[in-house]
Amino acid sequence: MTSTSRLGRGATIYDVAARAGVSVATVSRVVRGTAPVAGSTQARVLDAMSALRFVPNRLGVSLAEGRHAANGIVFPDLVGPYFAEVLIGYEAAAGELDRSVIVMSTDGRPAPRDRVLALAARVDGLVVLGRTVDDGVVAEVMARGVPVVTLARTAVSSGPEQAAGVQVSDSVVADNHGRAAELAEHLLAHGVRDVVLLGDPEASMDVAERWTTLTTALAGRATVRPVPAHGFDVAAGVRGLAALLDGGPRDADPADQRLPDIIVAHNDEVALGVLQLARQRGLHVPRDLAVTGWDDVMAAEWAGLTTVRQPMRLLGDRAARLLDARIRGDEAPPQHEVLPTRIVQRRTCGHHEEDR
Amino acid sequence: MTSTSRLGRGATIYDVAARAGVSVATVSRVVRGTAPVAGSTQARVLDAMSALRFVPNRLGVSLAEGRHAANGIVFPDLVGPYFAEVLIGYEAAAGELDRSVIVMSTDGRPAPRDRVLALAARVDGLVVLGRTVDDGVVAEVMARGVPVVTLARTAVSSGPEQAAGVQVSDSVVADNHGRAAELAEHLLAHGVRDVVLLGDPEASMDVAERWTTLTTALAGRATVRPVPAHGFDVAAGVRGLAALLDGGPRDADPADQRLPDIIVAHNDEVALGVLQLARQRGLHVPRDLAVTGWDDVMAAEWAGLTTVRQPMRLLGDRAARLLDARIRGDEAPPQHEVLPTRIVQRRTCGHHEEDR
DNA sequence: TTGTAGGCGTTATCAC
DNA sequence: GTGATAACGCCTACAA
Repeated sequence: MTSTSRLGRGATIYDVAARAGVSVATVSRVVRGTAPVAGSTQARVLDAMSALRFVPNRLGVSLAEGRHAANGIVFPDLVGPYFAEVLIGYEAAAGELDRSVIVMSTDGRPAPRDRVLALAARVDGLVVLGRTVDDGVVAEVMARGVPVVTLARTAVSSGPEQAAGVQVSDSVVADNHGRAAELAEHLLAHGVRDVVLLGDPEASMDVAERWTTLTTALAGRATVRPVPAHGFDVAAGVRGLAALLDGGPRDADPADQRLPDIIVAHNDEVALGVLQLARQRGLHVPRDLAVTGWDDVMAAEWAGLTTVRQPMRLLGDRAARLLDARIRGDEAPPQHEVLPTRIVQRRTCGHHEEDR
Repeated sequence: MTSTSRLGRGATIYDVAARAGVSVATVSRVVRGTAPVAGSTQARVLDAMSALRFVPNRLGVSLAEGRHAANGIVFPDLVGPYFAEVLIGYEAAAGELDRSVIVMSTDGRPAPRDRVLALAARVDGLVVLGRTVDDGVVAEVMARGVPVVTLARTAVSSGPEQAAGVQVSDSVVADNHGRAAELAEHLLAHGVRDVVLLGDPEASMDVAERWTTLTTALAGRATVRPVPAHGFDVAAGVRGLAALLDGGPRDADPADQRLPDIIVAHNDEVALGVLQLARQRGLHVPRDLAVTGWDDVMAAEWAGLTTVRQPMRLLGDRAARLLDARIRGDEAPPQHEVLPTRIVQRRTCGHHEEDR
């Protein structure tokens, strides 16, 4: 074990200055191109820089500049294509805007609050996805002067409405209402009369929005039963259908156990789990049971799953750009973007005339 | 537009000290618990801290501590489940070790070299995946004293073998050789005699290793034709099979156009592309054409694709821990870990006796 | 065109 | 127990 207190072993601006026989100010000037430098001096400095393999230490630069040149993004978890795609869009835009991206997941970690606050202390701005931490934490981050963009989550205020200096976060969400309403009509057209909503609206604003709209849209035209699913993976879907087929708690209302016409799952993975178990149990989809998901992950195509596609990369991209504007001092009123979504019709929602 | 030069609007340790009527040294002591402080003083300081919502600025802390408390990870691109899973494992381990994670993709960006070097200037260590940048850049990072772990990539030396003070990176890779050899035997057992390797060994050490082993293992027992595929997505697979079916360049050897017994694709997405086009062209898999992939992504199960599973999260986890050890001064000889993989047999590689 | 020096926020070593 | 104060690496008025 050695322990050096120096950051790395890299050369500092002083080393370069000494070697080139100039002052650190001059070195800084040629590095940043911030003021004219005589040709010959510049050459000497450049020589010294490459000889010493000098690269400015970001800590020094940031401290002096008063900015981290880094953004954070906090995920509830990182599992599944959804988050990966959002991250791709975010990282690409941030890179273009010359900012590093620090990712963090709160999934199953102790003290998410402290972690998020610590992250906020090392970035110029933060994107918060879904239900990662509660509003209080987000408000605290904002109160510290760190701009926040919420993604797939309702905007957050840094304090009570009426107080002065209250900030409201920007937000970027996918259109849940529009697609849920459209999906409701589509299902009704399929003759569906008994609908199970399998998901966890508590865990996700997206899901809550979809369930609300679906329930409203189907009201009076179909029975709607919300069935809780815990988790967003395939296993959660398997458990969900199993509970429905094998009965829930001992004293469950028998009506709750009958097989619905359709299971609307809160995402594709859960829907795939339903399909998996349905197949094992010999249920034919969509004849015996129709199924839909949400997200349009790659496996959905292979499973013939009807679902809703969200512009995942664009969500990340927009969040990065809104954040960048705030960091640069934009004081426009809070932006709330709703990105378009669309239904991808496949086989699991029922028979279509034009089926190939 | 406003422009504040201060980092955020947060209170500094001086503000807290002033308010509590103590010195910054004392505040630092209570924040870090690094030396005894009288109960009453401590209380005053804590009061001041919470009144001011004080959180130490990471930049100041890092500069003084001489460490960034952050690790970097550089991906060639972020597309697909493989990288997402690796990132999950990496972030989880890094979080546990109390380090932030800065992600970067070099995909299609200008000046990847500069970006990687800039990243290296803001982290304590770096994980480099696959073919993100060439060895020279990696060597340069190491020469700056920033430890590197290569992932899915051969270890890199910071300089010529014989030179003094040369560092060699640690590396973590999945077992390609073992599984490629096993796959070869499995395919031969299926009676395969004409094999196409569809992929881009230039673009990935993993692919190169697999192709080498497969070629060797099949030598004399089957014909092996490497066919170039550019890209790692479904579209690349479609293009690959199309080229094979419709003929390559005008003057191609007719032998190169005949349909092989099997297409071994360099990853699942490419294999899925092959399956997609095969289905469209009315080819039955595996009767007319067998197919295998690599990675075992979620869609592979639904497509019935035979493939090889890698412990993706573990790859990330191990890389994070090896890196942490180096950062903490571990001077053991370079570690080169090979993580186990396994074949997942499904329907596309041919008929199995025990098919359900 | 170039150099000097103070500041960015925190830690830790000395004295007291 | 506490308080000055010198780092840490860099930037940028202000002078020269």
